[in-house]
Amino acid sequence: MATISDVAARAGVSTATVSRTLNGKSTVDPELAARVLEAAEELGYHPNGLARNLRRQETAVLALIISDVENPFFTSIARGVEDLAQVSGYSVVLCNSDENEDKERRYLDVALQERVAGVLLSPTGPATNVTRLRRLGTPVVAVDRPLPGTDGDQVLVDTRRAARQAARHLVANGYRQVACLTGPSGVRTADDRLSGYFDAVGEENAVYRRAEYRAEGARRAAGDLLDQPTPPDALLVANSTMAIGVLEALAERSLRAGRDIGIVSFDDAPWTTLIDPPLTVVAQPAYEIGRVAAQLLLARIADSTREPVTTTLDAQLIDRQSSHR
Amino acid sequence: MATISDVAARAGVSTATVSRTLNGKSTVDPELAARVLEAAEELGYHPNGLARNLRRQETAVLALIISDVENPFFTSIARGVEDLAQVSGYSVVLCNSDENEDKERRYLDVALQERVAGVLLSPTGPATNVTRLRRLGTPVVAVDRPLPGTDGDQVLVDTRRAARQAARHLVANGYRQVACLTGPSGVRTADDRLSGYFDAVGEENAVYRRAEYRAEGARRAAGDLLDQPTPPDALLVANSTMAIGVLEALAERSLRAGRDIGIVSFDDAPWTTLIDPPLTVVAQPAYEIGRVAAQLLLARIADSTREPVTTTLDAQLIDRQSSHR
DNA sequence: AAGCGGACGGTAAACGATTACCGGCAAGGT
DNA sequence: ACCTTGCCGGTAATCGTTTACCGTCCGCTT
Repeated sequence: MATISDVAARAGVSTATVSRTLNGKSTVDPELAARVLEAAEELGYHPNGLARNLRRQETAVLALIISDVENPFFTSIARGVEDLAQVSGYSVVLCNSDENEDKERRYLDVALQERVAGVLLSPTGPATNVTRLRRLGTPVVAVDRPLPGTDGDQVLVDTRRAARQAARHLVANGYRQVACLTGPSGVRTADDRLSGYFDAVGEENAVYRRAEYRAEGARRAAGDLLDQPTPPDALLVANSTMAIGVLEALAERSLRAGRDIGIVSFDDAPWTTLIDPPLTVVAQPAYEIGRVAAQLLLARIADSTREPVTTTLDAQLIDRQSSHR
Repeated sequence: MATISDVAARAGVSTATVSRTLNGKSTVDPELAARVLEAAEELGYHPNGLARNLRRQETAVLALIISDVENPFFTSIARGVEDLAQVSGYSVVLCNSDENEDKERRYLDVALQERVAGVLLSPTGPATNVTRLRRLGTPVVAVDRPLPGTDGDQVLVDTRRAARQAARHLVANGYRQVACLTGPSGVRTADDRLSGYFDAVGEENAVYRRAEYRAEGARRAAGDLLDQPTPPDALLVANSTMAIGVLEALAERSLRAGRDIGIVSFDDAPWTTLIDPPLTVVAQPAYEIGRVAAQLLLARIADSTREPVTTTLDAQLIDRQSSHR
């Protein structure tokens, strides 16, 4: 592979001139510049980003570490981040922590070692540790879930309020026993949604199960709930991948959403209007979360001294049929 | 941030000894090693990956460039790649080309400049160009779609055969006028699926539309087809995001899948069993594609002289209700 | 004509690791 | 006792850039 000195030699100039020509920082004689460009072209020269970054002490790459690439909520965030980063000349690499602390730590290490310009992180749990990154000066912004014990930038959703509202909606529609299906303990969104549910029904009346934020676990947990002697007549489900499991559990028991059992789920996945009855959901502004988070990150990269900002966005209940008898 | 010389100074040894201790290539005096480890610990030392990679001329990072993060087919591939790469100590960064040549080129440039160890690519179209990457010696394996005009490693699905089989399935089930909804011209999978459809119905009887591999375009295209004076009575749909649009178009017209219009779609998305009637699909082994592709890539990284391999996997028709009257 | 300033391009020093090479020392063989 | 061998650890080169610094040259002013 051609290096900058090869280009310099071929063009009969110094490496400094090549660098200056290619980066356009300083003006160079048009004639020399032309020779450089031609030489670079002929040799198929492409700067070595490693060397460049090493020297410049920076990379135009943002890392986005999410906990589930198969969850449309997170991929929407990814789109938002990407669209915004793109226009500022940053590339985004997506890392899938799979809701797994080890994987998450590994990707944080990669981010650290590769000296990315910034990290957007949806922490898997309370053990998530970004102090090493912080110490190096790499900005980190928390997305969707707060970062335990730090006061950095973050973009969150008022998910507790949304859960409360959703549970009340079910109660208002005449369901007597609203149960809740939420994610693992320690995952902040899961805990918050459960709290919101408690707010609405009162902790003493609460019936709930926890499961992985996945279809399979939710299917079993919902089944367990439905097979109780006095099963709930409505379910608040904490995300759309879980909702898939819940709907499977209903189908297995020939129960119909709405009439037999009221359902509200978080996350407005693309398929929610296709099922019968259409699913009432709490739509989170995922794309917007991504955009705002990227904005915050870029702002902090530009000025590391600014005050940390917490942006809380609102979720919106979209009332369809699965929450009506 | 602490560098290797800081550690060396603190431990009272040379940088070479620090490096040797930390990388374990060569044996060092246990006493020195202990001092090094302690110093590294105290300083919170983390090697600078940029410098390391620059020197070693390699990175333990694979790039996976896909055309749509919001398509479950691609995210399943991503999981497959990741699970395999993980055990060999590689990290995977996901890049979303968004079915857009410019973005794709940009990410290929990033991969080139960052000197990733290898690239997995699902080419957006015939213009995709990886010669620069190849010239540098970076292995590239094509995923899902072949790379125009090269003979590298690739992992494909016999999608033409699958489309043919799916179209014949509809015909066999008594549908008279099977139409096809496929992706943009130039996208190999879209073209192949159309060819398979031609194989089944004969080119002279073919009725088809092309649209973006997205819900919205598919909704319009399906609407257009359904509003013809003599509309088709069955539809072969080229992927699951398009299927969403198609099902929306049906709902708008109060048409019922199966009875009113037979539907078979590519890709077994998680929600396909939840709708009524459940969707007959052509299931592609996405996770497996990812695993195999990662295997091929790692094998080539280890030995660049091996013969290029093309692996073709089979898709499977899963017969549910949407293809029966 | 001398002095001065500005523009431009080359030299070489970083960036932070890995590693080839070499010198010193200890142990073992003759 | 001397030579050989081998192990270890330090010195310094190296990876491919960017950029501080400096010298040169040209043109303008007085």
